[in-house]
Amino acid sequence: MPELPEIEVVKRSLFEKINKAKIVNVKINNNNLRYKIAHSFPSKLINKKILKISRRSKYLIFHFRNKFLLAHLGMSGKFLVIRNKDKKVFKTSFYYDLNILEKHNHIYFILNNGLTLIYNDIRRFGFFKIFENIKLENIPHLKKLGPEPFDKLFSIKYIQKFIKNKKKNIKNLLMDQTFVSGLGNIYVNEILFLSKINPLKPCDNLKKKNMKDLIFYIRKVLKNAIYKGGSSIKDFKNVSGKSGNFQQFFNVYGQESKNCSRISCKGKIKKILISNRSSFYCNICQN
DNA sequence: TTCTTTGTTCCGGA
DNA sequence: GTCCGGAACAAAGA
Repeated sequence: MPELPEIEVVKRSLFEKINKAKIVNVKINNNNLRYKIAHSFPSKLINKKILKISRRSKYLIFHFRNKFLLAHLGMSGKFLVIRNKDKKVFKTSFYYDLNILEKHNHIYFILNNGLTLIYNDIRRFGFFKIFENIKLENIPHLKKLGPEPFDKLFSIKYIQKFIKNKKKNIKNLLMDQTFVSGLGNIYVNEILFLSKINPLKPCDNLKKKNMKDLIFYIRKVLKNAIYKGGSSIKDFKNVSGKSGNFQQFFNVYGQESKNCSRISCKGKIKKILISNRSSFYCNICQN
């Protein structure tokens, strides 16, 4: 769920609350995330000041002197910021309403500004990794990523070159983080709808017009989602615990058997599986 | 009980 | 060696 816009919203939210704060303690409740959290994890962060928080694709990067903390939210990771003194906050209806359970709080970062950053993750597909004495661009996870969608490098020429000798369908191409980074299943469905491209279309069949549309709508959809405060499905929250509301604006995702939202189109939204992921498209305007 | 779900990585087959 | 797609990872709601 957390795709590029959600991570961007989280980044901005975290920046406001905890940038320049110093970590005074790290408490690990459950080290069994996607990658096991090493015993040395807290000691590497305690007494370190957060100099900057940035995003690359779906990754968040906390910058410290001589080191980076790389964070990925997986499918269901969330950051929450609470006041240090609010110990019983998870027993309040406020948090029940948000569907956040204290038992899924895996890491607490206690800060020197009176706030605590909590990492909560139901499915534990998220991960944290510390990289020391390395350039940001040499972090392996980031190195293999394709261009950011908003980057000038993501161009028609780039697409033409990338898809040479490729056979995969356009849906899987857009999901491929080495092609363009930051898209996930939800936005890819929306982007293909707006571009009027069938998700199963082989990518070596793309016309120049298709590529132009894709670049345009990728940027438009992502920008719009960031503007709306992070879309996403039911369990996305920004760090204030406020739910994004972009989900109301989906044209195809989760809209199976509804009428196509294009006024001039008499099509219906179909659902199929592509590489075991749900894919939604209009049977007429995405023929 | 079974199926589905947002992402990434690993592995086998072509 | 490259490309591609399925499986696995975990938990919860329908």
